[in-house]
Amino acid sequence: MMEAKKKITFDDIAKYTNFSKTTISRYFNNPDSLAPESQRIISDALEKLDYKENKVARILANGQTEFIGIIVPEFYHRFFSEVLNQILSTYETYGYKFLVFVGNQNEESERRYIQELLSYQIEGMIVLSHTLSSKELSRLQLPMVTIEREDRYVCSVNTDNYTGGRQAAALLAEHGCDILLHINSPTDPRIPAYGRITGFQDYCQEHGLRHEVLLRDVDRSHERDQAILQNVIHVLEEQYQGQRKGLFLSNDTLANTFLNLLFRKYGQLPDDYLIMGFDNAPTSRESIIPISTVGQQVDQLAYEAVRLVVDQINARKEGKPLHGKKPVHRIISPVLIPRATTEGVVREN
Amino acid sequence: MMEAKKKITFDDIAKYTNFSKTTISRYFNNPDSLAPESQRIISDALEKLDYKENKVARILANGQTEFIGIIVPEFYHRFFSEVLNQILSTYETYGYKFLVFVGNQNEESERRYIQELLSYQIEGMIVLSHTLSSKELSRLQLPMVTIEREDRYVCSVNTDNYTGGRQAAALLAEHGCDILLHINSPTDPRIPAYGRITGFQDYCQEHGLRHEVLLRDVDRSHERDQAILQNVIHVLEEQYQGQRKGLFLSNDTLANTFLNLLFRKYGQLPDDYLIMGFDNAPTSRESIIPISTVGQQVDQLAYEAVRLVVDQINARKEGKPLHGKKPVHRIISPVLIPRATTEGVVREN
DNA sequence: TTGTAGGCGTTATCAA
DNA sequence: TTGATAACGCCTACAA
Repeated sequence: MMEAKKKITFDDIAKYTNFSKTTISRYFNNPDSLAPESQRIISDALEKLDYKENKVARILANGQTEFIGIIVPEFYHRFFSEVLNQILSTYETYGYKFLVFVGNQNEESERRYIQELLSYQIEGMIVLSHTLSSKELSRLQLPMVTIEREDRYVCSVNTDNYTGGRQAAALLAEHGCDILLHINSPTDPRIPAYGRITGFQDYCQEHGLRHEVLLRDVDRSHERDQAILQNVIHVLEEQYQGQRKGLFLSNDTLANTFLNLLFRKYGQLPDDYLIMGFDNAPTSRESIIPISTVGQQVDQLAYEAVRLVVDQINARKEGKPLHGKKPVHRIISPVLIPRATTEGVVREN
Repeated sequence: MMEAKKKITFDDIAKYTNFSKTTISRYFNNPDSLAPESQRIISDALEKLDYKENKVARILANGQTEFIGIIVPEFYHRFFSEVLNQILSTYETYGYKFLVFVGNQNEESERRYIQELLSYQIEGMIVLSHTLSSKELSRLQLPMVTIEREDRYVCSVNTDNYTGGRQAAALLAEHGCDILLHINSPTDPRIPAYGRITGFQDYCQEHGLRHEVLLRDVDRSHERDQAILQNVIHVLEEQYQGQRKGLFLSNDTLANTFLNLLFRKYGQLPDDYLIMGFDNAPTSRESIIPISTVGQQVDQLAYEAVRLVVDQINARKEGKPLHGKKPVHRIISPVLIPRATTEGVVREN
C-alpha cells in the first residue's frame, strides 16, 4: 500500500527528462514542434512517473475551463432529465463538461447558482429553468442558450410548438371529431409551449372546426390533475354527450391521466373519445393504450443547444462581439406520432 | 454597451482600498480578523468595482475544488434521474458541485471520464454505473461511494433489497395467494438488487409458500418486455389456471407493463392476479390502477451517499488514511406501499 | 490587525 | 527545436 503519493508535475517530468517545463507543456499542446525522439522520451517519462494532468492549473493559465453551466428547473417531468441526458452526451462531440444546478423555482437561489457557476469561470450557459427573465440572463454577457422557455433577449432552441399544435388538431380532425378540445394550464404567451394553444386554435379556425380550449391549473401533482380532469370529463359528458370528442392534452403525463380515468370508467377507451398528448415521453408508449402524441426531438434540441453555445464561445474567442448581434432562435420540428388513442377503435393486443 | 471589461482581481481591490492582497483574501476567508472599518471599506470596494470571485485560482492555491464526480449509467430508468436530482439538491447542504458523466455501458469511455474527472481535481466520486468493478474503482484511492451496485471494495449506500423482497412476498401472501411468482432479469448476486430475489425466496420458504422465480431477459426495451411478459402470462394461465397468482415484478416499469397486458385482455385486473413492483417510481402511481410497490427512499440514498463521500473527504484532509479502513456500507430501509393491485378487488374511481 | 514573499501547476512571450 | 521567465489569481506561512 503506497502512501498518499504526491502529485507529479511538469517540473518532475522536466527534471527526469532534462527538458524544460516549457517543452513538456509543448508535448501536450503542440507535440509536432518537438523532435520525434524528444516526444518518445517524454512519453516514456509520463508513463514511468504516472503523470496525471491538472486542468485546474491549465485553466488558470489559459482561461479555458471547457465548462458549461446548466440550470434545470426540476426533474419531475421526463422532458428535463431527457434533455439533460442528451446534453451530457454531447461531451463526446464537443468535449465540454457540464456543471448542473436544479433551480427549484426560486429566483434567489438561481441567482446564487449563477454566481457560483461564474466563479468557476464557465464559458457558457444553458438554461431550461423559467424563473429568471431572458433580459436578466442576457445581462450576464455570457454565451447563453435557453431551451423551451421565454427567450426574447437570448439565443434559444425550441420545438416548433405551433406546428405541433396544428398537427395535433389535424390528426384529431382527420378522424372526424364533432368537437376538438385542448386542455392546458394557463400559459405565458412568451413561452414557446404557448404555441401548442395557438397552433391548435388556428388550425381549427382555418378549417371551421368546432373547438374549445380549456385552461385549467394542471401539472402541479398527479392527484390534483386527476381531480381536475375528472371534473373536465363530467362537464364534457354533459355538454357533448354522444358527440365524438377529440382531446389534445398539453403533455403526455396529462394525456395518460385522462386516458386512465376514462378507461377505469368504461373498461376501455370509448369510441367517442380520441386522445393526444405532447412530448413522446415514455408514458405515452407505456400507457394502457399507446397514446398518440406530438414528439419533441429532444436529442436535436439538446445537441443544437450545445452547438449554439459552443459557436458563441468560439466567436467570442475570435474577438467577435457577443452583443450587437440579435439573438438566434433555432427551431426544431416536432414529429407527429399517431398511435392507438386516435384510431377511434381500440383493439386488443 | 460596455466592452468586455477585464476582470477585477484582489490586486485591483487592494490598490483601490490601499490594503494588501492578503487583507482582501482575509476578508473572504476570515473576515473577523479584520477591523470592522476595514471590512466596510473592502465590502464597498467590492461593490463599486463589481468584483466576481474566481474559484479556479482559489483551487489552484488551496487544492479544494469542491467538486464531486458522478457517473450514471443512463437516464431511461427514472431511478437514476431521481437519484441525480437528489444528489444535486445536496448542494444547499454540503456546497459541493457535481461534474456528471453518463457512462453508456462502455468500460473504455468510463475510464476516460474518470481521468477527465481526476484532471479537474475532483475531491470524491459517486458511481451508479455498473461497468467498472469496485476493485478497479478502489484503486483510484479517492473518496468514493457507489449506489445500488457491486460494492465489495468501496463504500456504498444501498436499499435493503432483501427486506424489500420479503415485504413484497409478505404483502402478496397476506392476501392469500395460491402461488407467488417473482419475475426478474438474471442478476449478478453481487449486486444489491439481487436481494430482491433472495428476500422473496427466503420469505416464501420460511413460510412454506408455494413460489417460483422466473428469470427472463427483461428491461431492454418496452416492446421486448411486452413480448416476454405476454408469454409469461400465457404460461401462467395454463399452469396456474383458476389459482390466485401473486406477482412480484423487479421494478415498477415492468409491473406497469404486466398490469397493462392483463388489463387490456380482461378490461380490468382479474381477481386472481395480484401485482407488486419495486421502486415507487411515478409510473406506479400513475398507471391504470395504482400499483403496490416497495419504495426506495431515493432522497436518503442520495443524501447518505454525498454525506459518505464528504466524510471521507474530511477524514482525508485531517490526514486520516482512506485505505486500511474497511469500506462502509450504508443501508436504507425500503418502504412498503400497498395500493390497489394487491387488494384483490379492483374498485372504480 | 495588517503586510511581504513565495507557491499552486500550467501556459505565453521572448529569446536563443 | 528548446529554454528562461513571467504571468494566471488566489492562499499561506511568517513577520511586523
